[in-house]
Amino acid sequence: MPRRGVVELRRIEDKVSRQVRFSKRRAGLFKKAFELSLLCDAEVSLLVFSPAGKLYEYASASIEDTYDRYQQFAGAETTVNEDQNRNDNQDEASLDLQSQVKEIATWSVQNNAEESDANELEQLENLLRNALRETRSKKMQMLGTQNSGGSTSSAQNCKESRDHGTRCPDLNCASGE
Amino acid sequence: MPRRGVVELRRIEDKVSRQVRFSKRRAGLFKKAFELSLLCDAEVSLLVFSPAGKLYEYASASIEDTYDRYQQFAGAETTVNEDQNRNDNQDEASLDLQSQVKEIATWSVQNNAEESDANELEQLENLLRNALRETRSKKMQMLGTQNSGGSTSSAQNCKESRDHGTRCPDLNCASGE
DNA sequence: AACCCTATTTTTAGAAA
DNA sequence: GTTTCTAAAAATAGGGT
Repeated sequence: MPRRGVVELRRIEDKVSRQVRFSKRRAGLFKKAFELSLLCDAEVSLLVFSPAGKLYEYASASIEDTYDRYQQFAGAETTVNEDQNRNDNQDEASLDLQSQVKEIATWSVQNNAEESDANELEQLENLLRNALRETRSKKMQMLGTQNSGGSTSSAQNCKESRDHGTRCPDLNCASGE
Repeated sequence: MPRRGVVELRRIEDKVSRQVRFSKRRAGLFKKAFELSLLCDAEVSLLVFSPAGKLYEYASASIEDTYDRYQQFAGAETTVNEDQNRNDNQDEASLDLQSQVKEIATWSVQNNAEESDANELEQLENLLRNALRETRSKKMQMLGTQNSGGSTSSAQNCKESRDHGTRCPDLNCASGE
C-alpha cells in the first residue's frame, strides 16, 4: 500500500526508508529514460549521484556525446558575458583543432590563469571547451564513429562507476509477454 | 486505455503517436527525475533531445557541475588506453591551472593536432578536460560558488534551450491535497 | 541491503478537443 | 505540438521473507 495520503513532496526524513525508496525510484527512473529513448527515438543522458556519492548513469548514445551536443545548444547559458561567449563560440567553431590549441597557447602567454578574473577565465573556458569538443569529434572519427558508451541502447545500459555503487537494477524493461 | 496488449519495446512507428507519446513520457520522466532528487536527496542531471533535435534539460544542481562530477568518477571510461588515462588524470590533477594550460601549449609545439592519431588525441583530450574542469572550478570560486543552473531544484527547473523547444510541461508535482 | 507481495497511487495510450 | 478524458497498465510504499 503506497503512502497513506499522497506523496509528500519533500525530503524523506527516515534514513532507511529514503535509501530503499532511492533504489526503487532510481530503477524506475532509469527504466523510463531507457523507454523514452527507445520508444520515441530520443537521445537521453541521465546522471544520478546518490546521497552517499555513488554514481549511476544511463545514456542512449554516450554521456560525453550528449553533453557535447548540449554544450552547442546551451553553451550560452554561462553566467558572465553571454553574448561574448556566443561570439567566441562562433569564431572558434570555424578554426581547425591545431589552430584552436594554438590559441590556448597564445592565451597562456598573454595571461596568467592563476591571476585571471572571472571574465578571463570564461574566455579560457570557451577556448578549452571548443578545443575539447573538436578533439573528441576528431578522435571519434578516427575510431570509426563508435563510442565507448552504449550506443545500442540496451536496457542494461545503466552502469555505476568503479566500486562506488551497488548494482544498477535490471530495469526489467521486457514487455510482459 | 493504454495499449491493447502491453508496451511493445521498440520504436513507435506511427509518427503522430510517437510525437504525442514523447511529450507525455518526457513530462513523466522529468517529473520522476525531480522527485528522485527531492525525495531522496540525490543529484540528478537529465538531458533529452527529441527526434526533431529539441533540447530538454533538468538538473537538481546544474548540468555542468554534475557533468564535472561525473568526469571525476568516470574519466577512465574512454576507449583507448584506459590505464594511461587514469594516470594522466592523476598527474594533471595536482598541477595548478596555469601549469596545465602551459602543458597544452607544450603539447601543441611538439604535436600537430591535425596529424595526430587517436592515442595522441586522447592525450590532448585529457589535458583539455582537466584544464577545463580546473577553469570552471576556479571561475565558480570567483563568482561565489553559485551557478547559472537551477540550484533550487524547483519542479519547473526543466527548461528548453532558446527557441528550439516548446514549453516544458508543468510537471505538476504538487501532491494531490 | 535485495527480493517478493499487493493494495493503492500514478502513469499513460488513445481519442478528441 | 499540447491538453483533457478515461480505463487499463505500471510503479511503488510498506511489510514480510
